[in-house]
Amino acid sequence: MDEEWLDIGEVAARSGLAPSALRFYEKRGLIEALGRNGLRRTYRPDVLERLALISCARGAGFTIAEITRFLVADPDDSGLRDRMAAKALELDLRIAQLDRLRASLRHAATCTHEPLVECPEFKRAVGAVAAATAL
Amino acid sequence: MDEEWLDIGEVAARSGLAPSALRFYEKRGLIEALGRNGLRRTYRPDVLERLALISCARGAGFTIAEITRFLVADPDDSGLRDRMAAKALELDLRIAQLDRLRASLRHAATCTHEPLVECPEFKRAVGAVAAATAL
DNA sequence: CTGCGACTTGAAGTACGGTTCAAGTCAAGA
DNA sequence: TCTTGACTTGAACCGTACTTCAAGTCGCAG
Repeated sequence: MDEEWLDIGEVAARSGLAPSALRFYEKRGLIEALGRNGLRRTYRPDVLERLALISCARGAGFTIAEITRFLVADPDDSGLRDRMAAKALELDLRIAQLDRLRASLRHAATCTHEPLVECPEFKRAVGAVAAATAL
Repeated sequence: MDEEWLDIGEVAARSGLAPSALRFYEKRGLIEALGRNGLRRTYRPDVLERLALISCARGAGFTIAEITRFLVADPDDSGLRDRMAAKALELDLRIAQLDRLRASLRHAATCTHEPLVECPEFKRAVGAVAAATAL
């Protein structure tokens, strides 16, 4: 143990991803294998960090293609930081939107209007979310 | 004009949704037509409110099936508010996660590490997001 | 009354992000 | 040595959310 590589099964177990997902990511250029142990892919241990980054970005709504663009960027890709800054701005909007939606849900969860969809406060809140979405 | 119903084309134009999307929503039980004008569906004007609600929920990551469950609930469905409160809690987690991700992106956009993925601060931030995701 | 154009239908297609399948291969343990 | 079990492959399939297609139908302007 304590080898300088991890078997795909090991990576799958530690990352919580299925081997099929790892192969899928490889096909998409998100990760690459170090080599093979027989037929089995082996990975450098730091692939786990990369997978954490990928999962985190996926969870935030980035597509595989977007993540690939971030990860395979040339070190001298001056556009990378710009794209990240742009993504941060997108997140600002998204977070604000979710905040409003959460407020609507919280009101809905406690208000006593029947039916809920007729609650004026709820309708107002939904209207605010919708108006912001349209922009 | 000023009729008590809207043609599907009118609804599509005002809601920003394609007629095909409206038919799709109808099939899924999200909306229903008032009647027909010839072959064409007609809707009550308040369908626009409902569509705003749907778009807003979709934007927040709710699936069609989830939205249906909220919209077709019996007025006396005591579980509705509970589900909404649960969704609000889900949103809490999601928002917190996006906040962390945004912080990572903001750091990334301004830090000068090359390559970025090796930046210790960035790695730390990604690790924090990943740790939170795992929960 | 005729033609245009926007709708109608069900079925098939698209994009995304994978999973599942059948058949085969390999390393390691008994 | 032989079996076992986890991997290998490409291809097919899945669910979500729609769009597009072909063929048909209708209201309305001219």
